[in-house]
This record gives sequence, C-alpha cells and structure tokens, in this order.
Amino acid sequence: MQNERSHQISQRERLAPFAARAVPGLPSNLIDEPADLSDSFTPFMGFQAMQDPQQRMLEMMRTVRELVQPTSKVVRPGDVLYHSGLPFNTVFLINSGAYKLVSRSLDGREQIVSLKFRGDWLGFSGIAFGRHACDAVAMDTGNVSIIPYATLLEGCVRHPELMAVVHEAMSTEIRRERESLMSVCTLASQARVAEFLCAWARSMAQRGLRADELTLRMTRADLGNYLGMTLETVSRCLSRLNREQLIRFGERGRRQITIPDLARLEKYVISGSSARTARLQ
Amino acid sequence: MQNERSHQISQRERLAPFAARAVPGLPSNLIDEPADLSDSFTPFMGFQAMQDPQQRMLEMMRTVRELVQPTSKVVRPGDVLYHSGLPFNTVFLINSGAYKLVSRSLDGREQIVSLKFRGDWLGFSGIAFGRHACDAVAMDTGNVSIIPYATLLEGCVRHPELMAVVHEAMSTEIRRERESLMSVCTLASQARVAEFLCAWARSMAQRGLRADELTLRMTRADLGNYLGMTLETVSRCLSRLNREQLIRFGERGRRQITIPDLARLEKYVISGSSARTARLQ
DNA sequence: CGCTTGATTGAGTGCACTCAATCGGGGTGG
DNA sequence: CCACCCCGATTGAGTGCACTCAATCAAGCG
Repeated sequence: MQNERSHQISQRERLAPFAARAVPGLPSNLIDEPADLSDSFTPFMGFQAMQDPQQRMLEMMRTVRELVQPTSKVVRPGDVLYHSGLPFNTVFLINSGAYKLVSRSLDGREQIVSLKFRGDWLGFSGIAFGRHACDAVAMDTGNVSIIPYATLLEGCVRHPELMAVVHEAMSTEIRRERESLMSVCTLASQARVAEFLCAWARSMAQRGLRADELTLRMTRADLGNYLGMTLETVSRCLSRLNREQLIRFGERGRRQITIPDLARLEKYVISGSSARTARLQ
Repeated sequence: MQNERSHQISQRERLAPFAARAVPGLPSNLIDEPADLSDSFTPFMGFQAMQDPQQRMLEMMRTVRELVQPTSKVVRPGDVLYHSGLPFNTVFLINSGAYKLVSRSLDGREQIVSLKFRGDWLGFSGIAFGRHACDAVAMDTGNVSIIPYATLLEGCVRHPELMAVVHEAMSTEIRRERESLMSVCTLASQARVAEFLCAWARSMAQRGLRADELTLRMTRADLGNYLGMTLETVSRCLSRLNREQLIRFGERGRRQITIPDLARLEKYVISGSSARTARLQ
C-alpha cells in the first residue's frame, strides 16, 4: 500500500521510459524542437528504442497479454468482427490472419480503408462516437484477442506502459491511413499497384513472415477498391508487372505473387511516381 | 490520502462515464455486440453523450486547459509548428486558425494529408516513432496550446478523463483520414470538390463559425494536391459549380466562397458519386 | 455437366491531365 | 502615379490514361 504521493511518483517513474522527454522549460519558439539543440543528437530512448520492429511488436503483444489478459477467438474468412454503426464496446488485437476495414458512406459508396495483420488493432475508430465507423471483415482464418474497451481503459490507468502502447498503436494507424492517401493521390495506377505490393511485402517482413511470396487474400475488385481504381486496371497492371519480370504469378492461382527482387520493384515505384497531382509551392 | 485499493476504486469511478460499458461476461460470439441485445437500445452514455458537437468541443478544450494548463502561442501564416523527421516532443491543441499537414515521401512526392482547425490536435502522428511524420503549417493567423507529450502522458495517468479525451481525439483523426481516402477513391473530381466544400462548411458549423461563407486559405495548387487532382481541374470544377449556382465567389477574391444552399450541394455530391472504383462483392 | 464467380484481355470512349496563353491583383521601384 | 513584375487563377486545345462495356477463359462446385 502506498500513499497518494508515492503512488504518483511510482507512476511517473514507470512512465519515464515511454515519455518522449521531460521538457525542462517552455519552448522558446513555436517549432517543436528541443531548447537545447544538442539534445537533437541524443537518440530517442522511449518505447521506440532501437529494437527491430518485430521485437517491438512481440513485446507490445506480450505487454497487452500480461496486463489485460484478454480472451481470444478464432475467426474464419468472411467473419465480421464488428459492423459499422453498431455500438462500440470492444477492440481487438490481431494475433494472426488478414482483415479488411470497409467504410460505407451515407449514399452507399463503400471503400476498403485499411488492411490489418498480426500486431495491428481493430476498432479504434469506434472510440470517437461510441459507434463503429466501419466493418471489420476477416479475409482469412485467424485469431484475435478480444479486449473490452472498458477493460483497456482501466488497464491504461493502472499501467501507463499499456497506455503508451495504445497511443503508439493509434498513432501508427494515423500514419498508415495517410500513407494510403499519399499513394492514391500521387501515384499513377501502375506505380500504385507496385507500391501496394511493396508495402505488403515490407509488412510481412516486419512481422517475420515470408516477404517474397505474397498470398493476396482479396479479389481484384477488393484490390481495385482499396487502391482507387477498377478491377480491370488492377488486372492489367499486374499483368504488365508480370510481363516486365517485376513480379511472378504463383502456381496456385494468380492471387499468389512472387517478388523476385523487392529493391527493383521499389525503384520502379519511384521512377513511376510522375507528379499526378498539383505540386505544392 | 487513500490506500491503493480505494485509489483504484476512485479511478474506476472517475473513469466510468467515459467507458463504453462494463462488459459483464465474455462475448458469446465474435461480433462486438452486447450479449444482452436489449442493451443495444440503451443510448450510449459515455463522454460522447447527447450534447451538441460544439459543446463537446468546448468541454474538451476546457478539460485540457484545466488538467494540463498549457502555454499557448500565436502563429502567423506560413509558420511551421514542426517538421517531418524531427524529434517528437510536443503536441498542440488548436485554439484558432487553419493548418495543413504535409507528408513527404522518400522520393520527394509531397501530399497535404489533413487540414486542421479549432479543437483539433496536431502532432499525434509523431508518437509512433518518436519523430514527426509530417510538417504542420499554419495557413492563417491563429493560436495553439503547446502541450509537451510527457506532460500529457502524466496528465492522462492522473486524470482518466483526460486520457479519454485524447483517445477520442486520436480516434476522430483516424476516422477523418479515412473519409479523405473514401472521397478521393470513390468520387469524380467534380463531386470531390463539392464534397470538400460541404465538409469544410460542416466543419465550420460544428465549431460555431460561419458555414455559408468559406474563406479557403489555400491556393488552387494546395487544394488540388489535397484532393488528388491538378490545380487546373480544381479551378474548372469551382467555375462549373459557380456556373451551376451551387456556389458563388465572394467579392474579395475567388478564395472566398459562398454556399447559398448547403443541402443542395450535398445532394449534388450524392448524385455525382458515380462508382469510380470497383464495387465490392 | 452447367452454373457461378473471378480474372483476363480487347475495343472504344471520356475524363482529367499537360501544355500554353491570358487575366487580374498586389507589391515594388523608377 | 504608373509601369512592371510576379504569382495565382482561369480558360482553351489537345492528348493519354484509366474507365466502360463486352467477350473469353479458368476454376470450383453442386
């Protein structure tokens, strides 16, 4: 048992490694920049320390398992974890499988806004209005941890390291949505498909899975929707990439794609990044 | 002074109104749905209670002011709050003004990924890797609260209601990025421009500002970049909307836009939402 | 076997892009 | 004060990329 004060201090200490850095005074100018510039050279030693991404993901998942002790459940392709518009109560942490998030507009347009894999969270977008903002659909057999949001909140209060983990996950999600937007807005369709494959490969590598042999769990229609083009265009682009030896189709269907040389494919994206939209300045 | 147990209980109590709802048992099926279906009809009574959005925003800002007591600063058009790639230490809460977030890819493409106004936060995307993911640029004179992230974290630990506020803000940000993606992917350019204006108007209304007379603080190039089209196309679309009486240009330059009938403009968006991309299913 | 669903490929079209000229406003300096 | 320039916005002409429509093919399944 601790009194209030020592309790606070202990929390502060537990928080310390996750905080960016205690800011000594008020920033002298507006830009978010250390007052003492020499600080800039100090490597940032927060939770985002220099472990490799896979290690960090594993540690994150261990943290959640220990502090929340969630139940988990197996899902099968097509299963829906939550529906847009329904009350939000639960978030999920993906242990395995691939999932798509589908947003629907009032007038019936639907859009795959995100793809999620092991280590990603599902449901954060529901926090804002107490209702889910999209459907979460499993594209493959998988397993998710079920975490009631109330439980998560309590855990965050008691375990600041859990809060840091959650913040980081949401921050990552924001970043990734923006990358999608950037891809759709600035790349021609051919380069966009190529970049999509690169991103998927990198994503797999980061999770310790095979990155040179992708098994897309989606139809061309899904792909096209996600990438902002028609299914025919997706098909044509993939065929062209195949013709140009940048990818190869697998034996078991044309949803299986081999990337012989990821670096070359990434170069291709850059070279094909013709300024499709207005240049700034 | 309280002992640990009562401290926990008090936190739980303080947290209660912000939690979705204590889930009594484990969900019987995977879908995020109350075990007792009658619950579905209980209005969600969390922080997202039935106040109007503007009231909620004001309350949120008051909460932050009280619990964090941030300093604030005036910014002028063109000021940069933080640069992509630089160490992340600080988040900002916007008191006034308009801001753009600019992402840059490795190969030099740049993309306006978000526009922010009063009540929005800036900097969350930097949490993930300890470095900012984009530039934040003021488009107008304004005022922001400066909140060191370490301070915010501490505040969240001590005041769960602050944590709830922060979660909600990040969740909202995720939602909005997705709306952008949906807009770019599913709308033809003409409808996209119209929807952009609708969104801006709704945004202003929600903040208690004039919604029928917009003053865009951006060039056509900025607009085009944000909307995923060229500046010429933006110009043509605006001219057409003007010709069709859906908008009117102001006396003081063509960045000032009057919307005589927002409902009609919104109808126009829907009618123009030709399925540009692959339909799902 | 026929049916269905998904993928590919072709032909033709149109929307949005590129290039280019013009216009207008605000600031500056002669 | 006016001429000039610069920047942003508009508009036109022409082109090409990605869309639409349509036919074909392949695989899975009752």
